[in-house]
Amino acid sequence: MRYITRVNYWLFKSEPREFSFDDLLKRPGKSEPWTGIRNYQARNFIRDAMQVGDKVLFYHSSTALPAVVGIAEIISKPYPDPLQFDDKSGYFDKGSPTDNPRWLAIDIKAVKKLKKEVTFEQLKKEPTLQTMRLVQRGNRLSVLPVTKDEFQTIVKLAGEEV
DNA sequence: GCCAACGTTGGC
DNA sequence: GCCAACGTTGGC
Repeated sequence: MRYITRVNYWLFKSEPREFSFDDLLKRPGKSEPWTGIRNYQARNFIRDAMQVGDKVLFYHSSTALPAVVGIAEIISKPYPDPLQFDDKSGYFDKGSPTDNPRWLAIDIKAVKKLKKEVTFEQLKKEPTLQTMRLVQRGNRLSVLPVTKDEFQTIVKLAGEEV
């Protein structure tokens, strides 16, 4: 049987005061369940496209200098986000049926911290990144698809080997 | 803290 | 199913 893998590329936003890339590096196995996604478009990306081995740009938002700061990788298949059933969680969703959960999570693992952060400002200035969803108007999704070219451009801007 | 963008909610 | 009100996101 032939085994075809197609790596996808993503950008995950996180507010560093809540959870930073350094926090991820400190986790056992440098991994963390990515829970709390409560947007249907983002949920659909997880459900329909994310797979083990996909690469993730880890982005710090709502901070003095928003920037891509690290690379991570998806290490699990999608699974029901447990927080939707936890009535003590801020992510509790009483409307989510247990037999057909509304919200999904995946696990990510840190691959490496970038030598240099790539700031939002840099991304906006980079001609080849003008079509990137992140730099376009009014984008509020916390999980975004990125093309392979965009991913590699950003890695280069960070002073890393591609 | 401001405010534009935009998703969600709920009355009708 | 329309649409105003409301809430959230996130750069600035």
